[in-house]
Parts: sequence; structure tokens; C-alpha cells
Amino acid sequence: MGRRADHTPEQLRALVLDAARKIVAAEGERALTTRRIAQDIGYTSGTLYNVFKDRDDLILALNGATLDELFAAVSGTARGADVEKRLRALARAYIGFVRAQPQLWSLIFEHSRATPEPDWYPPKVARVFGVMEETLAPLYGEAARRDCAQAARMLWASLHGMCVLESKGALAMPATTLVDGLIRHFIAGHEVLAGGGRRKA
Amino acid sequence: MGRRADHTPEQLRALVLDAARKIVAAEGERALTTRRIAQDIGYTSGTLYNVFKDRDDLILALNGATLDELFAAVSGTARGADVEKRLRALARAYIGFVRAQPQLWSLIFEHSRATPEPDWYPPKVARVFGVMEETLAPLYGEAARRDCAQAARMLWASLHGMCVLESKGALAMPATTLVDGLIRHFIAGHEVLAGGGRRKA
DNA sequence: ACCTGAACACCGTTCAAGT
DNA sequence: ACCTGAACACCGTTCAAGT
Repeated sequence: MGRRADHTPEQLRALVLDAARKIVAAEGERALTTRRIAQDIGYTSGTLYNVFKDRDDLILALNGATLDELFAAVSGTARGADVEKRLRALARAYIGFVRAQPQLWSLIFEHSRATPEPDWYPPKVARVFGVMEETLAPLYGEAARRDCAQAARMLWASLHGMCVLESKGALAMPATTLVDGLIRHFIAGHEVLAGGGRRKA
Repeated sequence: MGRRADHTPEQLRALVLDAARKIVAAEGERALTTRRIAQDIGYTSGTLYNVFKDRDDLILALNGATLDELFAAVSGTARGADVEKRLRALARAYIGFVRAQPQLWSLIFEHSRATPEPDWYPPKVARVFGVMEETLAPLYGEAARRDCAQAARMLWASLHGMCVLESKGALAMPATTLVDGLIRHFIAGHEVLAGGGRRKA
């Protein structure tokens, strides 16, 4: 017993996160026990505490990785097209990610932490939000960045809600249908509210 | 030991649910253990299994009660006013409930059940959804009930998403601000999409 | 019939002891 | 320095035994 150092701390962290990812993806949060992770990677559960503070800290790290994946899936969607098309592409990318990894995605929001988030975490969330703001920017002038930020949050939150309810089976309709309606209403409403009846977008 | 029958099964159920409600409201799901509930009501944890199948079943019953409260808080909001005002009132009532009971409300969605829902559960959810559909009905003709149902789900899901993100502190804006924007865009967009530029609502 | 208390099979977490 | 194995203080759940 004791002292193996088959892996550096960084390797060990990666090993743990990879095992945790697989467990959550396949069997959900309930199956994610420290003993199970340790067994899967050939260590003892005590070892995990050399490299993570506790189970919450481990989940936070996993959520960070999931947010990175989500950002990758969602950024750079349909750069060229008009705003409405880009919004639709963005929404579809988000919904697609949720459908592909419902358990990992749920873990981000379902897990109620006891401790506050560390500094490195909020930017990962903000970066995902930022994609919506960029996509929306052409609709708003430089002077209306506040409105743009608000609209971006409104649309993200709405999209998010549809994904939550769809993944709970509480929607009785595809989230894509609903989000298309949302975007259609938003764009049409925006043209009215932004004055006159422009067609540029 | 054994045989007390201080309470009928119905009373016992109510006692358990009341204790559970208080624990979740004050300390969240993590504090809701069978032993803790039993202690609070002066029984032993084994007794809970006479009246609930397991912890999940108990939580489901608690969620049912919360949904009833939510329905009560949300139904009958501003019956007289025009649709936009009623939508705002409905949204405020929902947000108000979530802010007053974030932990009980979260339990409805955060808890990932292993077993499928029993028959009595979905109608409780549907009833809450129904309020939105009723509120929206004046905007749609009898022939467009499908559109109405879709718009209702779209708005519920959006409202829901805002509450989720607000209660996680991930919004950096009040949910009320966002939902007002959502409703404004929806109404303005609807008038355009429903043809012409009616003002009736 | 109803409840208890102990038991079982788990948890997360800590840490002395080993290498 | 790093890891193990046992221990501690919990869980949910079951059930023989008592009244």
C-alpha cells in the first residue's frame, strides 16, 4: 500500500474526470459515487481526495468540462446567414447538445452546491451566454447594447427552459418547434418595437 | 414497541409531508432524510415505509402538493384585464412563488426519479400549464387552438427557464425584467404574424 | 395491525500506517 | 510524497420481534 505515482496529479485528475463523465453520461448522477469512480480507474476512493476537495468539487470540474463542450458545440454556428437563421442554428445546436448528453447537461443545473462557485467557473457560463449576444448584435446599434444583453438573456433563458422541460418529458412537443415559434415572434416583435417595419436584420 | 396508532394512515401521511415540506423549504433536498423526518414527527424511519413506498414516492407526493400550491398561486390572476396585462400578472405570480419557495419549487424539477410518474401526477402539471392556455385563448380563434397550445407551452417554458436561471443566480437581471421583454415581443410579434396590425388583443 | 430496533448494504470523508 | 485500508458517521430500506 501507498506510493504508486503511476500518474501525475494532472493525469489522475483527467482520469477521474473521464471516468466520472462516462458514469454520468450512461447512468446519471445517482451512480456517480467516489467508490465507483475509484474502482473504474483502479484506485481507492481516498485517492480522489488528493486531487479534488470533495465530491462537489469533482462535479464542478466535470460541469466545467461540459460547459466547454457546450461552448464548442454552440459557437460558430452559421456565421454568414441573417440573424433569424443564425438564431435558429444556435438554438438547434444547443438542443442537439442537450439531447445528446442529457445527463451531463442536467448535472450542470440539477446539482445544488453547498459552497459558492470558484472564480474560474462563472466565465465558462458567461462565454456560452456571449454567443447569443454576438448573434443578436446586428439587430441592435452600438447605443443599444443594454437592450441586446437583455434580449440575449431572455432568449437563452427561454431556450434553456424548453430544454429543461423537454428532457423531463413535460413538453408534449419538440423543443425545436417551440424555439422556432419563439424566434419567429421575437424577430417579428423586434421589428415592430425597434420602430417602423424594417426588413434589414 | 410496536402498535401505537396515534394517527390514522392519512394523518400520518399528512404529518410526514408537512415535516418534509418544512425541512426542504428551510434546508433543501439534502437535508431531507427519512431518519430526520421520522425524528421530527416522533416516529421511527421504518414507519414511513408503511405509508410511502420509498423516499422517491414521498418526494413525489410533496411535489404534488407543491404543484397544487403553485396552481392556486397562479390561477385566477387578473381575470378582467387585456391579454398582455394578464400575461404579466401570471408571470409575476409564478416568479413570486418561485422566489418565495425556491427549494420546494426546485425539488419538482431537480429530483431525477428512477421510476416513471404515477397517473395522478401529470394532470397536476397539465393544470398549471392550462392557466397559460386560458390566458392566451382570446388571442387565438377557435380554429387556432393548436397555435394557442403551442404558444402557451412556448411561454411557460420560457418563463420556467428564467426562473431556473434566476434561482441559480445566473441571470444578472431580475426575471421580471426578462419576462416583461418576452411578453412585449410576443404580443407585438403575434399582431404581425396573425396578419395585418390588429389592436384588439 | 402497527411500530420499533436492529441489521444490511451502501454512502462521503478522514487519516494513521505503510512504501 | 502518495496511496491504502480501515474507521467514522452517516444514508435508504427491510423485517423479525414485540404489543
